[in-house]
Amino acid sequence: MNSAAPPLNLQTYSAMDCPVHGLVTILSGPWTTYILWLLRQRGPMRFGQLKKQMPAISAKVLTERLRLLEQTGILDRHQEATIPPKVTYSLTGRGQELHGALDALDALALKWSGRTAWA
Amino acid sequence: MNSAAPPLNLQTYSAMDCPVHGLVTILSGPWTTYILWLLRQRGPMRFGQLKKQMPAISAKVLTERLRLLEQTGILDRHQEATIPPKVTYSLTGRGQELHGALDALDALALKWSGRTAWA
DNA sequence: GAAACTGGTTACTTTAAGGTACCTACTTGC
DNA sequence: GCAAGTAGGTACCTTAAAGTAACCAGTTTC
Repeated sequence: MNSAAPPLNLQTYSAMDCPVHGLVTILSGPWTTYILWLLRQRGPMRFGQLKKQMPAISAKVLTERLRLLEQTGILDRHQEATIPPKVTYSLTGRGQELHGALDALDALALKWSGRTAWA
Repeated sequence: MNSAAPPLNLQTYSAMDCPVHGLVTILSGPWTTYILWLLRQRGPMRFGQLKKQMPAISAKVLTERLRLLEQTGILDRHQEATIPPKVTYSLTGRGQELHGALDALDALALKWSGRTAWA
């Protein structure tokens, strides 16, 4: 993070001089932290399983979120060579690392909201 | 963070069941981490000073970001009873706490981007 | 031959967010 | 009397993001 003004749109996050902004921007996409939470709680999940947990999201947006997380190395996408296709998403090592930092934010969020820690 | 699906728009972050999502969503607004970084580096700043550091942002959006950060208790807004008005923004205790967690994300972002830590 | 399955893709429409230009308040200086 | 100062507010326009509906591939089942 330096004094250069950060770029404004999501597509340039990888080129910007402020890596934390890029990472935060990735994480803030609607549903992203929820996807990460689900995969942490339940382990690897298929596209359809994720979709069922989030009926209010369109398949198009879910695909975009998953692709972004895959491209940034936070999720792993594994497709079996079957018809119909069978794709499983799981957290990478980076995804696991990320949870340490997210837990810190989560702890602050919970502390500030006056809630007890979630089980 | 529980299994309930998080709401989608920024305005409901305070009501959602996933506090970390709300916090991350707040932080991801364009320029937000930059504002926080500026205030941390330089101490309290006036609206016009902030604006000068970010010529590409409109006064309208800067105002919205600052208001949001004030409403969530991350920034303090102090207005002197003068004409013309003189408003100074500064980090609250929460804002200071937040930087611990942001530093963890920053460290991950830098590690992943293969960059040396910023001075 | 049609339906179902899965994980998408795509063109078009709708909605949300941001930008722009103008405006506000009151005091001071000229 | 007008301009300047500061920190905004607001209506309207533009742009970006999301939603929708139809579609795709190939195999299996009936």
